[in-house]
Amino acid sequence: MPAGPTSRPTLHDVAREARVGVMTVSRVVNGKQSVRPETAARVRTAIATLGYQPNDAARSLKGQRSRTMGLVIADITNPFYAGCAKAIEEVARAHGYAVILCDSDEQVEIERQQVDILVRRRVDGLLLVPTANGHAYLAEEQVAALPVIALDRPIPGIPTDAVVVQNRRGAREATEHLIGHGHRRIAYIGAGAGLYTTRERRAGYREALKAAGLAEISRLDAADSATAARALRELAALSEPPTAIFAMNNLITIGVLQALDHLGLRVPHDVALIGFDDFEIAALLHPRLTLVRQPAAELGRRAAELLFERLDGRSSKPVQRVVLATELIVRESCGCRHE
Amino acid sequence: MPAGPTSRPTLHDVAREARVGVMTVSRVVNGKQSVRPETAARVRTAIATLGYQPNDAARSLKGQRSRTMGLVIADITNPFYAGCAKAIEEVARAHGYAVILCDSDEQVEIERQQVDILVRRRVDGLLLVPTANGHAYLAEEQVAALPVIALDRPIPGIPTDAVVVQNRRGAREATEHLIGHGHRRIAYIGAGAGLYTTRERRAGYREALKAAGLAEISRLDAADSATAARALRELAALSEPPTAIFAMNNLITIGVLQALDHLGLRVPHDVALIGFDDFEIAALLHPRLTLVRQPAAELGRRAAELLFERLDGRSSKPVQRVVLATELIVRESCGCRHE
DNA sequence: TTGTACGCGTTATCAA
DNA sequence: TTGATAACGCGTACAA
Repeated sequence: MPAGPTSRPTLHDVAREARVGVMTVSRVVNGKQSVRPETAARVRTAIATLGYQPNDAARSLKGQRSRTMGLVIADITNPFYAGCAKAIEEVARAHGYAVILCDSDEQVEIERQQVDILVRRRVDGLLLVPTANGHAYLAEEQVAALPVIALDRPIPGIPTDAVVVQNRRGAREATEHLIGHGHRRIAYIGAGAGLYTTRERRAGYREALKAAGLAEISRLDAADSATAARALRELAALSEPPTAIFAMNNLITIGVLQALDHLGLRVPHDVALIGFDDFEIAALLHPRLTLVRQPAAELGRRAAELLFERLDGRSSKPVQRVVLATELIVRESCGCRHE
Repeated sequence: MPAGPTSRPTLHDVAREARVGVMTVSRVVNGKQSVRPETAARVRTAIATLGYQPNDAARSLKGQRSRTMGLVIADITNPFYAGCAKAIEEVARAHGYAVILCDSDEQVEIERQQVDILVRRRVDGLLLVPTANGHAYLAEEQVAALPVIALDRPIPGIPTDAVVVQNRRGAREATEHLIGHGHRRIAYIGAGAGLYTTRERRAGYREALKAAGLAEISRLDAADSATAARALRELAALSEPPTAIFAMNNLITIGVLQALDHLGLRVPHDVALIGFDDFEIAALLHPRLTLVRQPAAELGRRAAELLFERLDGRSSKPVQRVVLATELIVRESCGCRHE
């Protein structure tokens, strides 16, 4: 009776069973070099008999790659990041790689701890959704030797490959769409300048306003649905309340909807609304929500592929930034009649 | 200039730098055995100077644990599973463990491939949301004494620890609630008997009907929102259409809502609805959705803790099944007036 | 085509 | 308290 995972058959066991040398077994397992078919068959039988599985820890130790990548993500329960993660895992598996999942919960101390763990595991590369600040540790020499791809947001102060979406353009188009509906008082509800995505989206909103000669109405103190709801209530209480809202992400969109519901304000009749980041049920709400869609799977896929490019030796290229297009999904909450 | 992740400083490098033996460094790193404070300080300086990080692959090879667990999940983009994953990662990290994420996409061939990969990595244990069938291969791993905890569903034909929710009871309570509203024709929309959760939920639905002397109206051909929508349209076309719907999961709930919307049927006025599995925006829909909530984070947490119990040596215990309570979140779609 | 010997970075064992 | 040495399982380099 085996005592534990450690008591698995090794190359030697298989070799003894098949009455060959260990290298013959190794060659059969890896299929790189030629082995006499007859011998190979005997080896394969022995492998099946013993239930042999190669030990990747030993392979990795031998100086090979660990065939593992680290994924440090801000919040896996955010459907957007979950979509990224799924695509990443698929690409990784297709390359024979495993993905170690780390959820930083948007906290840089956790993120740092997780990167440490990943370095100790000798992951071949890192996919990182960086928190707002404190990434100096990434510049340290030992960590710096590790290929890092930033996901969704560039890493503040650290030049690495990055895959992001057109936050600014997406926000500008959404705002322009509201302007096209004749709105003159369009409010932005979101967080402050901490995050790249936040800054970019607000910048896009402002660009559109400026081009139309309109004044900015921003609430930058909304981080989740509850604070977004409060921000909306305060905006609604103004003497000249906004007639349209641009919500910075899906949490804020939800909070805004809740608050509008409580206030008895109807969308788009009383207030028009466009949010950033699509979610599955948005097409089911009344009214159907007009949203800026981000290509989550594509983002994950491209990031993983970029990492493999680096790993495959094309590492001398300068740092790349891949920018993926967003798409304005026009439904009803903007004031359009749809379908 | 380091050439890559392989050129990291080792224990020997630190030992040379600190002018001590490798074992002294090892002892300082692990802090288990006593080292003279003076020596320890010198070692720590050397570690900092060189930026040394232990190599977990080597540790794992030496027969220690790999401090890694595998998570094979059916679909990370399902918010329910994402909630599980987040909790699992937290518990794992608290124990110094890393989590390798595998998304089987509900396909047993992929699942099997992933388990293979995890075995090769010598993970210390496995958390698995098993697909419907074909788990004979796992019996082999059991022989090899790899601890496996089933998540959300037991593994067909393989006795392992499992953490599940009260599917049957949750479904029964939901159905009873609809009966309490006076409904006599209550339809079940879901998939067939492939999955444990499916079977249990339908069983609960049937228990409630039987106790009330009502006839079953089941559609077992709905696997996603599109097929659920079709099933609902067909039910609505009956001469005596159901007056209430129990939807087996959140995808089906969404499909049902879409179909009702298209048909111009209002909830709960024309048809009452209760779904299994809560989702964030359910409280925002019109009407607010009454749902059976599953404790996703708790499920993940308990599963991870169960695994650590096994790893900590309390492995002689018989197989456990942890059953967590569901909760009927009463809002409006059932016919109740809420708030 | 096949086998032998060594080293990867770490820890356990034993000796000093 | 410390250090030298032998594994752990595999792949590379060489020899047969």
